[in-house]
Amino acid sequence: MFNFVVYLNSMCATFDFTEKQIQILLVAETLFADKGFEGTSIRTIAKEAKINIAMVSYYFGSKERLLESLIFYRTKDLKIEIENLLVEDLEPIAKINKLIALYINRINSNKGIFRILHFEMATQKKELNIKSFYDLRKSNLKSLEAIISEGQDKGVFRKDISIPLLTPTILGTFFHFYMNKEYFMDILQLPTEDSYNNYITVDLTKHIQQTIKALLIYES
Amino acid sequence: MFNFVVYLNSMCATFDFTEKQIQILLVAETLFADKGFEGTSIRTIAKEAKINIAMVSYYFGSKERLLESLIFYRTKDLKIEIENLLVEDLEPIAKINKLIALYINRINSNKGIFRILHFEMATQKKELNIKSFYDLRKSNLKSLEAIISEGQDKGVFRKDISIPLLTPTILGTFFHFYMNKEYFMDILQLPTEDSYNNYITVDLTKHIQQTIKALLIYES
DNA sequence: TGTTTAATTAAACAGTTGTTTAATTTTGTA
DNA sequence: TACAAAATTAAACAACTGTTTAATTAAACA
Repeated sequence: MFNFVVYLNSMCATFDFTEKQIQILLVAETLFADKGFEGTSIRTIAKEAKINIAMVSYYFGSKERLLESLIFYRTKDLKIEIENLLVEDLEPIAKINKLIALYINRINSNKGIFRILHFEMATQKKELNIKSFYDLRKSNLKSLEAIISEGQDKGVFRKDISIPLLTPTILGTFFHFYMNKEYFMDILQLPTEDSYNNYITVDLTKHIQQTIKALLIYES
Repeated sequence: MFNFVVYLNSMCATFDFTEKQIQILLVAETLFADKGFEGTSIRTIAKEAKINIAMVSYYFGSKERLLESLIFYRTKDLKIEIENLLVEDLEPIAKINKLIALYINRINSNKGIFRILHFEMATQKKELNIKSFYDLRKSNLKSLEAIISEGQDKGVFRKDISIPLLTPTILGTFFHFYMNKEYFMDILQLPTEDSYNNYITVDLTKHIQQTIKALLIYES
């Protein structure tokens, strides 16, 4: 049994998960997103996934490593998606807009894992092996830098832009909106789930695009 | 004992907390901020505050109500601070800038509670009696609306601004930066705690002010 | 087919959790 | 000083936590 766990851990960077493992990951994802990592027990996961409680330890080694696996599983193909955008033949501002839309759409259709990341990153869990996620962020930052440089070379964007601060503005705005769902549904009078989601993909996306555009080309 | 708990709950909106209660609240604040609500046990709080574990239930009734009390204790005087800003004799853009600086400074010097709010609001805890906080936000939004309207009347600001989306941009940017401390200390090469805090009060504040300004006056 | 490996199970483990209890000490008041 | 109220304590409560165990069933392979 112990050997199997080691195998899983060393190989998960290259190999995929089995159907059974994915089933557990998906259940864990929604529960972690709803109740938080600490707030979700292995027994609840097991009951929801209709498996024995021992199976979680058996497949992933521990609860912490289950979370690691989940993060890896959900973020492994985001890097490629961003990099594909770079080579497209678009104006810099159009590229930025597409990047923003891609981010929001991506996060919005994977609400669970990003909520978890947002949460559990903040609580000190230094043992967490989320290097893959850390690398992903650096890579995404590099992609963003490339687009901005292109725009600066073409004379469209300002020269004095703090690129690392663009991500907090893009993602932060989205997350704050998303984390305070109830409040904004009330304030903006969005009675249904659908109207709320629609507001995100249309109005909020537009707002963020407009914000970044203003920041990139407006001369003070 | 039970009567005392009832008294506390019904009066906490008007009366202050005792020294002993505040001592417990302060300990709980740092622990909740560090390890999260679920991740912090009453025993840990008691040990840190050098009191008996029974005292938490004795003073606050339950762990949940301890959190409620903490949120109330920390947010009760923020409303006044914002409203004072409104009556100051400043240009609209200067008022906005001051509001942003006030927000960031306020949150930054009360890191704990805002981190907790950010966290625990998102996890479904509908039982939580945080109406006072909810009202605070609505009141703050009204203050922001007043400043924007003034600027619009003076012809300085655009007319087509989604005011409710300004808060996500201001607070979201800050929080995203603040919640990913380690990452940004690495990326921006801020080796010490001091340099990181200095970056927040100077550069990040300026970035957010610049963002909002661009959004308010830039014509696309 | 028999044998080895993997998957699954119920039960137990050793802690921890929030809360309550009854007894005791401290404090305030008459 | 005597008495009542409040504060504090250690201990117990029952429920829950993540993880491990040994036994059993299912699958893979020769």
